[in-house]
Amino acid sequence: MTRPIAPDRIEAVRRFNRWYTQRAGALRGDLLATPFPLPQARVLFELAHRDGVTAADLAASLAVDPSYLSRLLSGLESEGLVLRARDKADGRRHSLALTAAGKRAFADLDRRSRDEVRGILEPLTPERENRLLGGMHAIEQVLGGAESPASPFTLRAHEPGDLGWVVSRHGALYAREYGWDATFEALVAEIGAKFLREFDPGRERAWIAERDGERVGSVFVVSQSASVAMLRLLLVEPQARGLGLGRRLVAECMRFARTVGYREMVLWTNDGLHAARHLYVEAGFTLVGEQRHTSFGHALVGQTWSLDLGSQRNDPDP
Amino acid sequence: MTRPIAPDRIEAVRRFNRWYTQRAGALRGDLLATPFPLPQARVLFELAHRDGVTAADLAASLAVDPSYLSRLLSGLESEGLVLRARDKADGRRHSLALTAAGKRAFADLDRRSRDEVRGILEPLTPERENRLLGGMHAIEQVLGGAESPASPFTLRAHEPGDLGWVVSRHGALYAREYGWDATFEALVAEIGAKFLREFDPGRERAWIAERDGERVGSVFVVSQSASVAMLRLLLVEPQARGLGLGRRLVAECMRFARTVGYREMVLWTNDGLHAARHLYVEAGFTLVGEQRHTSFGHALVGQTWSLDLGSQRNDPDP
DNA sequence: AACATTAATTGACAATGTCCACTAATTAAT
DNA sequence: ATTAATTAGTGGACATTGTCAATTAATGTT
Repeated sequence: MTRPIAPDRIEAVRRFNRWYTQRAGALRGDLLATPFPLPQARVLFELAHRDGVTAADLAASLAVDPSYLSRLLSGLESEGLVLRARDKADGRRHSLALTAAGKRAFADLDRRSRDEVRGILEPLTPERENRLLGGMHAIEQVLGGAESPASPFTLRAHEPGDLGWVVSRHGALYAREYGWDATFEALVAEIGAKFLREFDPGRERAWIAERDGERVGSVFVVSQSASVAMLRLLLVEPQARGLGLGRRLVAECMRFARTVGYREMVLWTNDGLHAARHLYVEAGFTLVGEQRHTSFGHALVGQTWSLDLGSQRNDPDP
Repeated sequence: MTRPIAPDRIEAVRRFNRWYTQRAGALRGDLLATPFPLPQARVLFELAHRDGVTAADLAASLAVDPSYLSRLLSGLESEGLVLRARDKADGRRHSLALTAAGKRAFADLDRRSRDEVRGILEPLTPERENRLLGGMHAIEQVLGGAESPASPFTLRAHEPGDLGWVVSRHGALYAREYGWDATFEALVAEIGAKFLREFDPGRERAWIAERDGERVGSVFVVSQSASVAMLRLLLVEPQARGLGLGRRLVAECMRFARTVGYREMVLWTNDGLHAARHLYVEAGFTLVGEQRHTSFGHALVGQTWSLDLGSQRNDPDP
C-alpha cells in the first residue's frame, strides 16, 4: 500500500538534486579552496576527527573503495602527513594517524573551509541564515533518519512570531496525536494573547528552544498570584524528543520561579499525556485535583498539579 | 562591516555539505539507476528540455568543459542519440538535438529517475515529505537567490496549526517591517481564536497558500452581518511576493463572498501598508473611513475599506 | 595442518575532468 | 578588401578519480 506522490513533489526533489549537485561542485563538499584535492581532504578530515582508525573503517565511513583509499593513503604518507603503523594485536591491520605535519595541514584546511562557509553566510540576513540552516536540518533529519548527529538545543526568550508558532504547533500536534479539534488551537491562541497583553517581564517568562535556528520547543511561566506561578504551554517537537529538552524546560521554569520569589508552581494538563506527566512527576509535581470535562471534541479528565518551590530543591544541577 | 557568524552555524552548514555530498554520491544528482553515466545523462536531460542549443550554451549551463562536452557529444552521436547540425547562419556553431532514439532514451532515463525519487518519498509521512520539500525550497531560495525557478502556489482551506502560523507570521513580519510591538501579535491571536471558536463553514472561510509544501500566505473571510463579509489577516510572505498571490487571495475572497450571498465586503487596515492598499484598490475597494489610534506601539491611522459585491464584477477571470 | 576469512595492497583499466593548442568561421579594424 | 582579433568547436596529452579482480600476509576455523 504505497502512498501516491504528487508529480510536482517529485519534480521539486529532482530540481533540488540537480541544482545542489551543480552547486556542490562549486562547494565541493565544503572543502574547496584547500590545497588538497577533495578525496585527500576528506581523508585528512576523517583522520583528524578519528585518530587511530584502520583503513577498512575509514573506507567504510568515507564510502570509498579500499583500494582507492590505499593509494590515497600512500600519497599522504609519502608527503609525510599520515603515519601507517602495524597493529600489534592484529598484524593485518594498520592503524592510521596524522603526523604533526598532517595535523597542521588539516588545521589549515579546516580554517579555509570554515572561512569559505562564513563567506557564504555573512551576506545573508539572520532570518535567511535561519531559513538556510533550518532547511538543511530538515533535509538531514528526514532523509538521514537517525544517522545525522543531534545538535544541541539552545533556549532563548520569546520574540515576535514565537507565540504564533507555539499556537501553531500545539494545534497541529494535538490534532495529530490526540485528535483534538480546532477549539484547542483557539484556546492556546487565547492563552497566548493574554500572555502577550499582560506580560510582566519581572515575574513572567517564555522560553523558546531552538536547534540549528529552528524552533523545537517552548514553555511559559505566568503569574497566577503573588506567590503562585503557573507553568503553561510546554511543548517539545517530535523530532527533538529524547534529548532531555522537556526536562530542561521544566527545570528552567522552576529556577526562574524560585529566583523571582514564587512559593508554589501549578500547572494544568489532561490525563493521557504520558510523556508530560512523566516530566512533571520527575520534577516533583504532585497531582492535586482532577475534574472531568468535555473539550476539544473529547471527554477528558483535566488534572491540576502542584509543586512547593520552597520545600525542596528538585534541580539536579549543583 | 561583516556580521559575526556563530561557529556552530558554520559547523552545521559544513556537516550538511559533507553529508549531502556523500548522499548525493548515492543520489547522483537524481540520475542514478539509469543505463547512462552521469555526465551523459546530464547532457541528455538538458537536450530534452532545450532543443537546438549550441555546444557552448550547453557547456555553460551544465558547467562542463567544452572539450569534455565535445567528447561526450561525439559518444552520444555515435550511439545515434544526438544529432549535430551545422548552423546555417553561423557556420562555426552546431545546433544540437536529440534523435528519436535519443528521445526514447531520455524518456526511459526520466522515468527511472522519477521512480527513484518516488521511492525516496513514498516511505515518508506526508508531514515529513513537507518538511523535506520545504527544506529544499528554503535552501534553493536562500543560496540560489533568483536563480531557482519559482514554483506555483496552491490554495487550500485551513487545517490544524495554520491559524498559529498566521499569528506567528503576522507577529514576526509586522515587527520587522513596521516595528509593531507584541500587542499586534496578541490581537491577531485573538482574532484567530475567535475565528476558530465561531467558525461558520457555510459563510466563513480561510485560505492558506502553499508553495512546495511551505505556507506562504493567508486570507480570511468572516461574517460581520448577514449581508456584510469582512476580509481579514491577508498575508503574503516576502519570498512569495511578486507572484500575484495577494491578488489571487483577494479574488478568492470576493468569489467566495459572492457565492455565499454577501452584498458587501469590508476590511480594516492601516495607512502605510502600501502593498496591501494597492491590492485593495485594484480589487475595487474604496476607502470609507479613517480614524487615528495608538496601537502596537505606534501612532497609526486606521482605515476602513468597502466593496459593493453586487454592483460590479471585479474578478478579471472569465 | 589445511582451509577459509579478513585487511590491505597491487595491477590493470575505465571514467571523468583539465589544459593547451589548433582549425574554421565570423567579426572588427584598418 | 585585407588583416587581425575573436569565437565555436575539436583533438592531443595528461591528471585525477574510481572500479574490479587478483594477490599477499595475517588470522581464525576445523
